[in-house]
Amino acid sequence: MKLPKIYEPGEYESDIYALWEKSRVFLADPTSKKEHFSIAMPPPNETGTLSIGHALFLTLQDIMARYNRLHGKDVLWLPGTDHAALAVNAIIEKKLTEEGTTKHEIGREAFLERTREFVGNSRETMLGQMRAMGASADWSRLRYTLDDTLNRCVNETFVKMYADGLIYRGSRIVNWDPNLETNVSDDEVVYVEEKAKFYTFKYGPFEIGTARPETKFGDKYVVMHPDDKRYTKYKHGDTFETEWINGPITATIIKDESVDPQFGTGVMTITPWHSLVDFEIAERHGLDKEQIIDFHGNLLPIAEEFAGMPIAEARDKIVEKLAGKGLLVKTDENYAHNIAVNERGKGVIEPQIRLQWFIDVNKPAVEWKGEQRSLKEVMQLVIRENDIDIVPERFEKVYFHWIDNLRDWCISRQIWWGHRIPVWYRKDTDGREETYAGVQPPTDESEGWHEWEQDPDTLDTWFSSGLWTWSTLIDQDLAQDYSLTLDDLLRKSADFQAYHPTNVLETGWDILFFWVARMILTTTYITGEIPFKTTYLHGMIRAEDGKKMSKSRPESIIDPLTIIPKYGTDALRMALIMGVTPGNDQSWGWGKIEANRNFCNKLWNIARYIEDLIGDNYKPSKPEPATAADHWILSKLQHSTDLIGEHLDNYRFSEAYEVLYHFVWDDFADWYIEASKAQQNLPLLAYCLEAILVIMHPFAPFVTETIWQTLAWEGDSILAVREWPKIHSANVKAAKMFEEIQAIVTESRFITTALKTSGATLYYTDESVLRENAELIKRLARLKDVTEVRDGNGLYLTSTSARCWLDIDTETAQGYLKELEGKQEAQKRAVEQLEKRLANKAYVDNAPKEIVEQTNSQLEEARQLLASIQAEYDRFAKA
RNA sequence: GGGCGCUUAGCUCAGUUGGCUAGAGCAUCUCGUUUACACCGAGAGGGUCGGGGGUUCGAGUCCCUCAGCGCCCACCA
Repeated sequence: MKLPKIYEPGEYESDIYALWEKSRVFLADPTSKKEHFSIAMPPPNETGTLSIGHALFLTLQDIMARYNRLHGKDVLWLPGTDHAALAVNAIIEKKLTEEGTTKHEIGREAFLERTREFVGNSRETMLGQMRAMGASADWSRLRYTLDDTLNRCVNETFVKMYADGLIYRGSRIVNWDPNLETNVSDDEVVYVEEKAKFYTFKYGPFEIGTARPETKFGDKYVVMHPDDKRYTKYKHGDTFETEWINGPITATIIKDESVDPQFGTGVMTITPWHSLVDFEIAERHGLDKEQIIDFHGNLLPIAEEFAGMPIAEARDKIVEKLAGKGLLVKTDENYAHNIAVNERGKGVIEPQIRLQWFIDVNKPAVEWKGEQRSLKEVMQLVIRENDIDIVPERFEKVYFHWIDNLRDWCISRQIWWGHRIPVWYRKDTDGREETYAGVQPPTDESEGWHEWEQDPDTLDTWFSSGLWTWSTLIDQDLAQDYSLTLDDLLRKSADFQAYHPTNVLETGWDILFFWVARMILTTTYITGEIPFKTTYLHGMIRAEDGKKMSKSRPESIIDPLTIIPKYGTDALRMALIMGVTPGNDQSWGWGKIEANRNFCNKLWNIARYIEDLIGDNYKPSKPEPATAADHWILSKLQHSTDLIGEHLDNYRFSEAYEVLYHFVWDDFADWYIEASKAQQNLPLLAYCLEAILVIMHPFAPFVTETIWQTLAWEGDSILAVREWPKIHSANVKAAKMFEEIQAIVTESRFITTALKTSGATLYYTDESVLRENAELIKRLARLKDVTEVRDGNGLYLTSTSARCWLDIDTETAQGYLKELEGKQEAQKRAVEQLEKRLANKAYVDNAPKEIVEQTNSQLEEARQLLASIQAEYDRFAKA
């Protein structure tokens, strides 16, 4: 079959993917005797379409999956999608608003129905896109964070933690988002700097500052540092009467060390219901807490005339009122402070006290390596003791810093989309309440009790994502059998036994806390195992100008789906890993994608050339290296193959790619194929091509498989499951000889280009390198002839020890004098440098022997070279 | 306030434990229709590795310090 001149990826990619799926080569087999290798794919949020960031993680994980598959391992790359509770919920609510309705109007069931429809559509789109990226995932094992098995795992985990006292319910201050009407975890809060007015009010004998006068109605505690000299006359617990917003109040003095005497007047009033810091002060001293703002962001009846008003409206009016009473001291118009917003939907966070579910991270109720530990301790231990490696290592510090400051994790959310908390309540006729936490709903009905009602809240989406590595490996049929315990399920699930712990978790550093840490937390607790041995963190992809891609600048967003049809998936994949290191962000560059489209086309034409020579129905045979070039390319191929493997084993994707690129393009195409036009070895050309297709396959699966299928040397075999090549060793001396040839060719090209001459003849005397390779050198260097003479004249080649001359007349050669002079200068410097180094006794004494020896031989070579350059220069200078 | 990262060619970035004359892609310049490929080939130019100091026989690489940029965490009423 003939290959066309230009590789058009769009014509092959979907057929090739279909072929892989049909051939079932991505399916894992837990009963296989082969070594297992597993990766749990980070499930993308079902919010629409894949982004360039998804393309990056799919590429990195696919490289690992394919590379290990080519090494004969049984690979499981388990794909999935995430219900993304808060993100999806926000999208649906926005749509409802646009339609002029609300979730309350349509009700919980209708809301969930809508949401299911939306995520169903998103999922289908996204799965298609993941295939388009070439992801070699096992689609038969596709999982979803909201499917039945996962729901059971969520409930099992919750109930076990509840029984162990690790989950508790309590009234705590939480980050309340009045827009989405839910609380969010500390990690989901982002801070936005804003200019605001900062007011100073008279408060009894004190002056207090605030940017939020609307919270001040209930303020009846005035707090200062116990050591603040200005206020020694006031004692803790003293009270005083003062005029305040809605009339006279009694205030109490509280001394607390959390107050910064340097800030403002060093005195503040507190609003424990709406501030974490104030809440903690109130807790320490047993003070009253009162709610001022309701859950929709409006003032409560305590505000009297302001009751029912939204914050923004009330603020100015309250200030006006206080000013009218003469209590406003001053207003700073340019006060810069950070306001907390929900990163999903950007609602302004209003701290509120609410009854919520929490995970206790400090209770030593977890058995780990035979000791009782807290969740926090286990999370620290697995990294400290290297059970899990983080790549790059520096993120270990970031991780520890986060863990050290970890507070109890609030896991309940007031949104409807998600895993519902598996807790039920009922009351008896006297109003007593009973609580039941269970994997399944309670069934008993007792006399005198009302019916059980399930907690209306859902769980933080990361609670279920945290179970990802092991819950996805549980047998789905077994999971329906509630007579089995969770331990039974794990023990009886073949996938769990074969693939857990997983080998690598590959994800972005931005979800190190959200996800990586949470997986460690729940997995160690439930399974007693780590979730993965290594976690590789990639960086973010920024726009071409180095700034974040942002919806507010649509032109900054690079959409993989517009790139693939134009440049091909392989080009996109290689562009995404080229020159990129773990944990570092990269800027998008069109140059990279073009370079890699060209690279794919280069490979295509290499294959085309070889196929033209070989014809159809070629059967690979054992290659016999004959020429210097043959030995050289074999040794290069061997070296490159080893190096690529070594880099990939160590997660150095970019370096592996670079070795591949230069081997294929520079060594194989530019040198070996060109050389083969003079001295042809068809079996070896074919052998190299086959090896190249395999080692390039993890990076560029489509073009390599397309070529392999077109060549069809091995019938209908699939490249994706071939064996990583073990290259025959080559004769080192012969390979070295080719390097000598390269030196002669390169210098000849340099001289003829510099002198703008063509058709020169190369003379040599009694040199086997030249005699045996005359035709080759003639061709590569574009010479008229290469002939043996008794004594040559013309331009003597200086970069080789072989004695040869370019037949260039003296007049033309004069033009080369300047070049020679420069060469001579440079070479002199090189010699001097080496001499200096060897004259240094300390160097000779202290440096390793090999290094010194190496320097010696370098010096010898450099001197020889200098001598011949000098001789040549002198000869010309005289002429 | 605490921490992390970056600063290497015009641009975007590599450079594993310190050791050949510091590399790549893109861009630039010159030449080129030769049995694949102009999405190509041959050749060239371009860097005091952010500044300063130190350790070492030897520093882009290790240590200190300063400067600029980016990010994370905490958050002050």
